[in-house]
Amino acid sequence: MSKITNPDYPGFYFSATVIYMNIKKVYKKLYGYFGSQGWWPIFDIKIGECKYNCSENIKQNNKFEICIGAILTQNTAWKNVEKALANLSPEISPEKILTHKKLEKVIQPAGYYNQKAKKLRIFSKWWLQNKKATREELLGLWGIGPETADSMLLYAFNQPIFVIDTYTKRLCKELGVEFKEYDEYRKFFESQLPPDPKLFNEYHALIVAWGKLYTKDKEKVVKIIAS
DNA sequence: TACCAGGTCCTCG
DNA sequence: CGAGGACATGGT
Repeated sequence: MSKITNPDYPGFYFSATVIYMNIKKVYKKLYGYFGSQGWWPIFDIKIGECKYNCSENIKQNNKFEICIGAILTQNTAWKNVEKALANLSPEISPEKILTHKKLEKVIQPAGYYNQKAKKLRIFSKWWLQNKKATREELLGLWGIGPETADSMLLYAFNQPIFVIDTYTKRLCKELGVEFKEYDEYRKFFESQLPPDPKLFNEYHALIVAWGKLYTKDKEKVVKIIAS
């Protein structure tokens, strides 16, 4: 595929398709098809599963849980994360994680439970030190890579950081845009959108919705983003 | 039965 | 660096 430049976006290379279809239009198409996704889901003890469309207040009060969820969902279906969160509830706190006698056992449904238990302990210890949540700080912790760090920054700390995952790269590929580095993808989106956490929140969630459909019906997902 | 899921780390050349 | 493998459960 031939790559061409767009003077509006110096440093980026686009296929001919993307020139006529910027990333805001893609957002509108995804939103039009899937609608609001209501992220981040917060575990609700009353119903025993995660609830979407939570108020900003509830999300504010559950920042730690959001971060824990971001770790638990690494290469793992959210349904399995919910089981782990249910086992951790009703109290999901750094103190509980650090003193839990059977952490590996209760998070087992989320997979990679040995590694993830270690990640949760390291993150909890860091949390209790009351450090400022910056990208550099988070990336410095063992077990937190770029996507997990960015998920925390966006969904827990409300910062305008665009989250890149495998689905996002797949979407880009469909649009004819490919980069090598994670940060190149991130800047590609951030450079074309206003730095609005709510927009980034919805966009990433919509890309996940699109990505989930991709494996089931590739023909359909291509049509959704086509002009 | 294989393959995939809201990745990350480690090792080896 | 960069490719390749390990980590692990549950759904389709």
